Amino acid sequence: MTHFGGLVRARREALRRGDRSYSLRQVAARVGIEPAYLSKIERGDVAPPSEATTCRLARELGEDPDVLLALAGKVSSDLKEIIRKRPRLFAELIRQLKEAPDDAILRVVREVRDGDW
Amino acid sequence: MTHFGGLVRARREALRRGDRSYSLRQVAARVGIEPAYLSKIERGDVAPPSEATTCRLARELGEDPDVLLALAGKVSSDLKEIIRKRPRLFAELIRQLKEAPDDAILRVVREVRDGDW
DNA sequence: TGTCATGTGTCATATATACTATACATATGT
DNA sequence: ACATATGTATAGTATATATGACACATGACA
Repeated sequence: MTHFGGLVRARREALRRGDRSYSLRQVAARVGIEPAYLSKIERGDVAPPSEATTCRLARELGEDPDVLLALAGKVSSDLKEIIRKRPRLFAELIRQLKEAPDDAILRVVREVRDGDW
Repeated sequence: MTHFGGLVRARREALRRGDRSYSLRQVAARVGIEPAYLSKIERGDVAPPSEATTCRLARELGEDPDVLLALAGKVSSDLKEIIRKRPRLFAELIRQLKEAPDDAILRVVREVRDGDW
């Protein structure tokens, strides 16, 4: 399992090959954090940043925020909000799907998307 | 919307009508926290307790932990864990179901339960 | 009427979270 | 060779989170 910082560094260096502006310092500046902090994040020297910072970072790097948040050990607060509003229902559904294979879940997603209620 | 402490107090006092051992002090002792702390929790004088404490409290009061956690503004960490393992899939599913009526979600739950994969 | 239990007010604190600021050594481009 | 940019080491800090300890007033009960 790749750690958070590893992915960030890999993505940043990949982008940098085509664009000089993806140096640690410049990315840090655009994301709104100190370079020293980003450096530590990329090397796993500190815990992954807050949800807000993680999302700005994902955006900057063209990564999926949910994936980056997951690597940070977090779940997007908008998802949490949805669950919190109907805890029993969502808790049961999610636990039900714990062992389900990807394609089974995808089937459900599509079904729900196309379903008319 | 009832607040966390309100529900806890209501539940505790309800139980207490049939069982003297549901005093604030005794419940606190069984749950493993200080009475003063439980008092403040019930009156909303402090933020709801940690996930672990909330779950022990739910257990003691015969409440659904997911519901109590939701009132505490949290989502059970085992649910988060499930989502974190397949963030894209679950994120899409949950957002898809945001506006779905309860019975539509229930239908999905049943379908998944009975589904064979 | 004294003892014990009840709920609560006040103060204190440990730990985690989420960073900033400064300074420095090395590398790069001109 | 020199100015500038790069990544990093070290130290510090603000805020939130999650409680504990102790004292006190009131009420029940025997």
